[in-house]
Amino acid sequence: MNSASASAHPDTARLESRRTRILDAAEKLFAEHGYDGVTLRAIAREADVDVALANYHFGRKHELFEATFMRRAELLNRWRIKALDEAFAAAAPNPPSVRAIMDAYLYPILHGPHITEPAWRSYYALVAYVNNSTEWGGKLMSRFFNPMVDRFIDALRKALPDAREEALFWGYHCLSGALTLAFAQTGRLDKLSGGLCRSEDLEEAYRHIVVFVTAGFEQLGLSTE
Amino acid sequence: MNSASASAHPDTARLESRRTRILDAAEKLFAEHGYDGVTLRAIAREADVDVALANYHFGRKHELFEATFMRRAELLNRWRIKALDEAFAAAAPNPPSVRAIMDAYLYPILHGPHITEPAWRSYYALVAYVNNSTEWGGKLMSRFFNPMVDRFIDALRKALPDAREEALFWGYHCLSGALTLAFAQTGRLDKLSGGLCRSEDLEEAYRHIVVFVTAGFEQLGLSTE
DNA sequence: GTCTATATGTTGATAGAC
DNA sequence: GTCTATCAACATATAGAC
Repeated sequence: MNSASASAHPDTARLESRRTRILDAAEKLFAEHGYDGVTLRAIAREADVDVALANYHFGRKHELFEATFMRRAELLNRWRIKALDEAFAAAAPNPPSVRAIMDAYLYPILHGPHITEPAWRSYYALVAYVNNSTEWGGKLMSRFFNPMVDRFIDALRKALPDAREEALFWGYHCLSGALTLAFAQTGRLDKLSGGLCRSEDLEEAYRHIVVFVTAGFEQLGLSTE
Repeated sequence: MNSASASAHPDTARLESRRTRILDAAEKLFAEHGYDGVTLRAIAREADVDVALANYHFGRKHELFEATFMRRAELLNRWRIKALDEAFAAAAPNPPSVRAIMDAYLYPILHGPHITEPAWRSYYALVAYVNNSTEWGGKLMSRFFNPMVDRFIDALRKALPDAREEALFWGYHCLSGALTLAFAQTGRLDKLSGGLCRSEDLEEAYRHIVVFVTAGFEQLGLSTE
């Protein structure tokens, strides 16, 4: 037999295949056009399944949207928490440096084989859309990412003992804004720089953002008033 | 007479009033729900005018969207260019400091009586939506803001003579991301900080962002490789 | 699990009266 | 400039056959 996974559980395999194809299509289209810019028909067409299937597997449209957003969020959280744990282990008994914390936050997601995959690029653009959306930002970002971010804020609190509490949160705000704008890959930087910079180059984004935000946090951490 | 402007040109005044009300309504609704999340009917209802009027005054839906985006963009550009010119005058014959350039970019738009007006808050949320949108970001932001940004990049080039060109553009990317996420006012920071920070507090956003991005640019400006 | 068929409402755009 | 009336296309959601 050629396909072991398909032959072992043919029905389950076909189910997963369709479900996954709907998620993949939703991810791509929601990232490109936002929640209201995409119809269930367009998703079904892109996934090459029937229109009614999206409803069967995911329920209402907004539930499909949240399922799409959630799918890779959990993976991102695992990558980052693992990197943060490693940074703590490497620096013990001291807390990790601001740079090490920023690396743990940025490197796992802006580096590696996944960043060239169109599906991941779509997902990142989706996160950019959600983070800056008045409708979704406060709700979805908080629900799926805040527990992970709490861990990073706590690490920064240890690395910057003189920092005011507000400074840590506003620093995170700057970090989040810079990162998610990179996720959006709008091509604006290409135009602004006359082709010198490419906003799709996430590795290059990493190299500059990590320097920028490390310096930003360290400066915020100095001010005790 | 009570209203000189209305009585002088009653027809013109009424025209302007309707046109403006359509723009105001479009601004509010596009900011809240994005381009595809708003119908012309909803805009007409909000503006208390007939549905056909939006088409008469602005043509197609996307032209109304662009008109909404453009209206205040020109004002923002004027404020910032004026502040940048003043920074150059104050520092002459030296170039202004990075901090002075960041102040010229941020202070005029995050400070002043306009930031408490709901209309301006809507407009800022609209800019956040556009900047992070794959569909609109590269086009609209570039068209309306890049000429102004070119002036700021040039000022930074003088303030940071050792900086690599790419660093200046990626630094601007970080600045733009941090600022427009503040524009979005999603309330996420409120949740993350347990109520300590309020993402609608643009003055407070200014105080932290200006410190953060000044340090970021100065650090990026040091690296010659 | 999958698809056909359909209910029920909304969309952007405009032609033509005033 | 403004409004009434209308069009053809499309939306989400689901009931029920297979």
